[in-house]
Amino acid sequence: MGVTIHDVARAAGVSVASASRALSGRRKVTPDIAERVARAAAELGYQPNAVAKALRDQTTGTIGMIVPGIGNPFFTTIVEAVEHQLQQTGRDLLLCASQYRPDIEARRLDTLLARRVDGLIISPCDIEASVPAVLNAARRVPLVQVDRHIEGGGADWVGVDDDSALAQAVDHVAEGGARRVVFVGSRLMNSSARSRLSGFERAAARAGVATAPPLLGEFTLEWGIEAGRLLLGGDAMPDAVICGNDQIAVGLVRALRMGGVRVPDDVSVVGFDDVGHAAMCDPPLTTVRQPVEEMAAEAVRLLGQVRMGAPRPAQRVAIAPQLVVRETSRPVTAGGGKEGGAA
Amino acid sequence: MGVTIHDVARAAGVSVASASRALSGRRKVTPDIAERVARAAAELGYQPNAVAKALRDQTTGTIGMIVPGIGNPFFTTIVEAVEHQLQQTGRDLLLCASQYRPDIEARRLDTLLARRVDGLIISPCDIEASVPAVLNAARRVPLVQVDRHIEGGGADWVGVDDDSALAQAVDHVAEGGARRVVFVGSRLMNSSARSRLSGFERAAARAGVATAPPLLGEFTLEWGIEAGRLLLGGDAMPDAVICGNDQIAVGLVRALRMGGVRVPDDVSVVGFDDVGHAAMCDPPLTTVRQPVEEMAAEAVRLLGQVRMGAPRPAQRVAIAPQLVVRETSRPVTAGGGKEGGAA
DNA sequence: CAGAAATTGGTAATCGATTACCACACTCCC
DNA sequence: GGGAGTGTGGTAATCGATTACCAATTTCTG
Repeated sequence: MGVTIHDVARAAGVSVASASRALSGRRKVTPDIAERVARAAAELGYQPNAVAKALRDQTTGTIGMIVPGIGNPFFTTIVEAVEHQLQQTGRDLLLCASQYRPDIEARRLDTLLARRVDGLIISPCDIEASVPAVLNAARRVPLVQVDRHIEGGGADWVGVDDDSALAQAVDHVAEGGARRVVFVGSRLMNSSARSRLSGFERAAARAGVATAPPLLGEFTLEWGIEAGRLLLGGDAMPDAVICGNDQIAVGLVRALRMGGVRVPDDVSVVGFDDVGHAAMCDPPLTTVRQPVEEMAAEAVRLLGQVRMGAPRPAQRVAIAPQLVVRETSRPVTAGGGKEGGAA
Repeated sequence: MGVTIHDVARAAGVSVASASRALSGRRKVTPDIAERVARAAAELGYQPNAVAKALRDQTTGTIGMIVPGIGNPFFTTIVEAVEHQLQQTGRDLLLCASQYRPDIEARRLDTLLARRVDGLIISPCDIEASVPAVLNAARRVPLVQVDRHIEGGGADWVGVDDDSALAQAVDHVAEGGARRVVFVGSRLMNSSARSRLSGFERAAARAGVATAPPLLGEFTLEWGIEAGRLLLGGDAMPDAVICGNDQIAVGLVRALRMGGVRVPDDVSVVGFDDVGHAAMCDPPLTTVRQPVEEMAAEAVRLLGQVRMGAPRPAQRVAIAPQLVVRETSRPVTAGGGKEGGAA
């Protein structure tokens, strides 16, 4: 292990400068030298040392990414999309999972900074506890938040327009005849949980549908099942349930059905994210699609715009999502046993 | 950006050697110097440059990992487990996805080698096409294959004992009364597809159950659904179906049920992997659990054992899995409408 | 108290690739 | 033929942290 450019230069009978120039093509060399260097490199199996190059160039060609967990299909989709975007410009991804813990997240940020990544893409796990570490990192290197973000808007962010998303979801079930709608989401420790709930409340008020207190747990299938049981045990079943993500929705549908409630005939259910699974679960899920590929492209683009040392207001890019109507919500035209039309 | 150890040394009024020694503690310095250096480093917000350290030490503290795709929950589980293991020794993971394409896989291997990772963990996407790139990489750096592997056994491997796994699955359905069992897996382009099918055939022969030609497609939910339709359209429904992974099994169960076939009353279905989802799908899935955490630990351990330049026979570690009986297979005791007991 | 031994600080080399700068050779034109 | 201009090769500095080696000082011993 360890063929260096010196070895190549010696084998080709030229100086390291010529070898480097021949290989990179950044300055002209005589055809004779070019060929001897190329042959020597091939014969020795020379592979440039990216570590040395990074030290000299003060740029590593790597972007660090931190997400709460790669067990969550939404985050794996985002990670794939970002990786795909970076490949286009020949950069690599150094991926970390914070496991939903701010302390681990802070440690990972530190090691990524020590490794001198050229930029950071992060979905901070906690809207409050993640603030100092994220702000500190943003001072040292271009940083873009995706999906989740910290409070206060101190760093760039790309995500979905939750207000638009929830408005579409609420209007859709209202048009299907729902008069009483409940929101099932996550406890308010991250920005998505908060903005989706407030988006729901605004949309419900505007659409004139009645709401019940929201059910807040976690972004998991288990919580969806649990929430379904709570609904079954309550006194009045709502006409529709809007969920904070698809996993909750899938669990909820399963629990309701097992409790004898028909979906969508008795209750409409709408998810959020449109993870790959959503289209293929038992009744295909009506849900709000996150434009993941666009979000990733926008995040990478923003990363390239940041110039350290040039103060610039934090950018916030909210991309409008699209409702995907499948089979867990009642169609708009049919009254379906209740009076049709919305307020 | 860019406080170096020179800055710290100057601020503390000592030489860079003393600063380095004070910070690393690898040689004693007088308490006075130790304290001045510590204070200077803290005040300047000094963070050692891992790139420079890597160049000097000839070790990066990073392990590269390549899996076919992180959309597959089994691979994300493995990735998480490996990351967890590496954290214990303070190393980081450079993660890549080959997207099931040998050409992309080879490119990723190259860039990881250029970045001078200290080791590689890979699940090669193709049993044949991946051979040259994997073997070449194994010559330059410690390399361990996980789950999938290339043919010929030229590199270390850690995985599950497919023979034992399939024997447990076949014996289980046979004891539930199945006489005719069919295998639904993936086309034979990777090692898992091959060894699971051959494990199935050996187990079926030994248990004395009849088989039909296997149905081979992909390791996806979609193929599971498709295979279920094929089974519904065929002339004789088997008593049991053993699947190559959980996604196939989930799709299959759904298709069979939609076709009016009861699971497990009419047909037992067994999955493979025990991904998180398996326990929570509609009828919780009977499946073979891959000991992911042990596999990851073993892979990391093997990585540490390899000494480059010291030829050593390739290691192969097959860990025995465990059958997890849930509700898609008929219980052993009940005959369930057919004659009980196995051959 | 002289001399050996131990401790600790500093200077400079090292890792590998890139490139500023210099030097040399060659061409062109008056 | 000599001076300007152009093209190309080589030497050595650079990036930042570590450490071999040397030098200086202190401590210990007989």
